[in-house]
Amino acid sequence: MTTPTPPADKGPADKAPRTERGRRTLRKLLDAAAIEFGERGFHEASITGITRRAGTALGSFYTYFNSKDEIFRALVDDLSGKVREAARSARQQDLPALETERASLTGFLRFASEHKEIYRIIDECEFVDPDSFRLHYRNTARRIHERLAEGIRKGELREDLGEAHAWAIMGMNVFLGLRYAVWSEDAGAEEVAELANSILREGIAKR
Amino acid sequence: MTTPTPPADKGPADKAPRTERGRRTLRKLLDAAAIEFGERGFHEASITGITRRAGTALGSFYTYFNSKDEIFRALVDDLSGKVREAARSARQQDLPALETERASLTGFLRFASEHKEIYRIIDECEFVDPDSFRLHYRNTARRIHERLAEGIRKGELREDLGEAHAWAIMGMNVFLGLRYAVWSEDAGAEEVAELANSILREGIAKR
Amino acid sequence: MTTPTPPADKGPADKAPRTERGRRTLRKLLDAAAIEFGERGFHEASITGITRRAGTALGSFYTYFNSKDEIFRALVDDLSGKVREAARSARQQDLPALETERASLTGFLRFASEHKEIYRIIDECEFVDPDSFRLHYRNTARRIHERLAEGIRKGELREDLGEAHAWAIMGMNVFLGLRYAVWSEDAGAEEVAELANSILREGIAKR
Amino acid sequence: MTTPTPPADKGPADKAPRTERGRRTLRKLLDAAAIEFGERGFHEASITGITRRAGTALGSFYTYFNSKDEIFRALVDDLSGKVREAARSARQQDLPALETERASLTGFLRFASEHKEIYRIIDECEFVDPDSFRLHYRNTARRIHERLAEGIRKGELREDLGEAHAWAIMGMNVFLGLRYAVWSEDAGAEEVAELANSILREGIAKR
DNA sequence: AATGAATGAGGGTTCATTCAT
DNA sequence: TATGAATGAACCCTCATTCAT
Repeated sequence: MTTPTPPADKGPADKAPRTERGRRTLRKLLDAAAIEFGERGFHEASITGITRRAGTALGSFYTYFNSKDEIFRALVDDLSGKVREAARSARQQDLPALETERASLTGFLRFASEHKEIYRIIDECEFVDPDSFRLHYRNTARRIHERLAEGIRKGELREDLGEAHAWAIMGMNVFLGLRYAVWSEDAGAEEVAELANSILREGIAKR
Repeated sequence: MTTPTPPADKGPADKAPRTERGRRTLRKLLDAAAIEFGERGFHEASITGITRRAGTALGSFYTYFNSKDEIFRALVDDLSGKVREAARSARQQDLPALETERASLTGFLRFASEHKEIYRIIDECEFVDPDSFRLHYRNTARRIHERLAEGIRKGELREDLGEAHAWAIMGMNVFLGLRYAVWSEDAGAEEVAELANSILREGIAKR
Repeated sequence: MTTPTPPADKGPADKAPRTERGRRTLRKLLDAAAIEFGERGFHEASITGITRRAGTALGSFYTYFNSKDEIFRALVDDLSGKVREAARSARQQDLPALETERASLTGFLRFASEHKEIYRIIDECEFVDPDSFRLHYRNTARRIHERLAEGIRKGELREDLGEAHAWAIMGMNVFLGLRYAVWSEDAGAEEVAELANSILREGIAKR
Repeated sequence: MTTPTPPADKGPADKAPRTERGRRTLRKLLDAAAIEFGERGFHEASITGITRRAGTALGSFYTYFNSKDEIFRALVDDLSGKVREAARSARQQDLPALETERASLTGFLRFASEHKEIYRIIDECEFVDPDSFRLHYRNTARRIHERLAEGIRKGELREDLGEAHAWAIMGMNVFLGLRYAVWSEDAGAEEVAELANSILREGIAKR
């Protein structure tokens, strides 16, 4: 997660850096791009803005990326992977199914608090590279779905849960993250996660 | 909802049409803009594209709108209102709280199936006019929150439900709409709504 | 020959001017382009240079042409037609075959004297649009070939003349034009044409 | 003709290679440049393309040449000399004047068949280094002119032949080479040369 | 009101050349 | 000598907006 994501190795020009200095420059560009795209959005962002933030010359950008689109896609990949990692590393082995969901959401909320740009970047992906956009959410839903299936196998969850329930849970998580991690200063990750977890445990009806 | 939404009356120039002919041109422009923005997104869309679809001259656009942003905002207003209407008109008076939620979601899913462009337009709003974007979701969450409060008052819902639960429900609804109304051909609005409703009724744990 | 050559009417955007003012601007751009390309060559020429010479705004260029390539091709077409016209209009009906060649060359040399840019533009065409380049010379050779065939039919020329002889004659004409019409100030079109004609009449051997 | 053509020794930096290894690199660069310029033309060609073909690092280029122009000029020099050599070596001592011309053309056609890039490179020279371009053709015409003068001295050619006749002959040769050596696969050098020679012997009129 | 030509700021991209290692 | 990263000027093209008719 800390190694720079290089552009795809295939293609006419291999832009992978060959020296340590090159690796540093590539990393500076990716970090600067995350800020630039996050603050201004894809279309308002400019290569000039990226290189200015990175402290490199304009031309250096094209030493490592072939186009504005390419670095954007690289960034989405990067972030998509980081989100997955954040949720995964917050979980522990052999937790009950519902606790696994709670831990995943907590991890995600914490990550979103520290990477508020992620929403803007992934959302704008819908317009820049729709395939990556769909892929990101399909993969996220798939992972939730797999966890639900595991919970069913262990006899902890309703047996009729399917892909759609995974999408519903993902939607809850994403919007809670938007509202309480990105649009709010105070994190309160645990409280928000508990609240969502209570819905999953018992619904919203009075008992 | 079928009368053309005129631009705000304030500002340097009042652009409200004064003749019947003018009203027709304004309506043509708004309809064309919905298609253009829906298909290409805000930044890829062009004024030329709008006027070409509307069958008017480029210059005529500025007879009715002061800028590309302005017509976009007018459109978001229009659609935001239509979404609210779609959910509201699907409900009936004096339904139990959980049935009210089910009906709202069904109405929303049906609307989204027929207006697939709505996601693109409202999502892109985040980049074009963030205030409208936040306003749209805050208002939607507020309406859900009000319904939850009513359910609590009637003794049907858990008493600890608050704004955050409203956001969680909205997230579920939005993502189910994206996945099953916009990205799928078959509607199945009732089935999807029932599935979401079952989570609200009893959660996902095995009983 | 005096009406502006509009870009091809087909294609996504029809750029033909619809008003008289537009027609004047298109003509100004074509004339300016002939000078700019003639003086600087295709690659050194800039759209900015063309519009500056034409006295229009940069953007106006793209009102009438889709690209630098397109106006270049339009210009080559224009010039190719003008060359043909210059040679044709210098001839008269029912001249003996050799006199027809002499008159064609005279007309060509006079034209080249007044349009010295033509060599640079057509030569550079080899690199910008090779197809047009070949077409220009193939067509020119074909016309010479047809005249030779006519001379044979009239019993005035050797019966073994073919396409290759047409290319040889074209080569003579082109290089004499380069040397004595473009690289020299004094025209002397008749003298040069007579000298070339003497080769065609009797060869270069002593009799 | 096989020793690398070093850049002019004058100038700020003397770039002549000092080691055997350096000499090999210089030769690789020149050969690569001939291919790159021939295939892509001067402006489309890139230093990167040259060094990639040569298998050297980009920076090594500037160890041997000061600029893109310089290597291009070196190449034109090289090719101009090769053309001269090809025509000269095809001739023999004490041939009749007309046979000398025939042999020169045959040699040139054969050379052009094997070095089709020569036309592109020399033609583009008009735009890159007009002086070299003019020099090349002036020198070629001068050599033909000298041969004509020798033919006159020997009493074999018309006494009024001058520089212009040399240009006419050069034009024939160049265009026949373009059409039948570069644009055709089959050489047929002798046939083409005979056909041109027949024009020089007797013209094109019927006898 | 309608038309469509005119305007020009702005940004992505290329690539010859320089430089540090 | 060789390497390849760094530099930045230059240029094509887009398109929202203005303007003259």
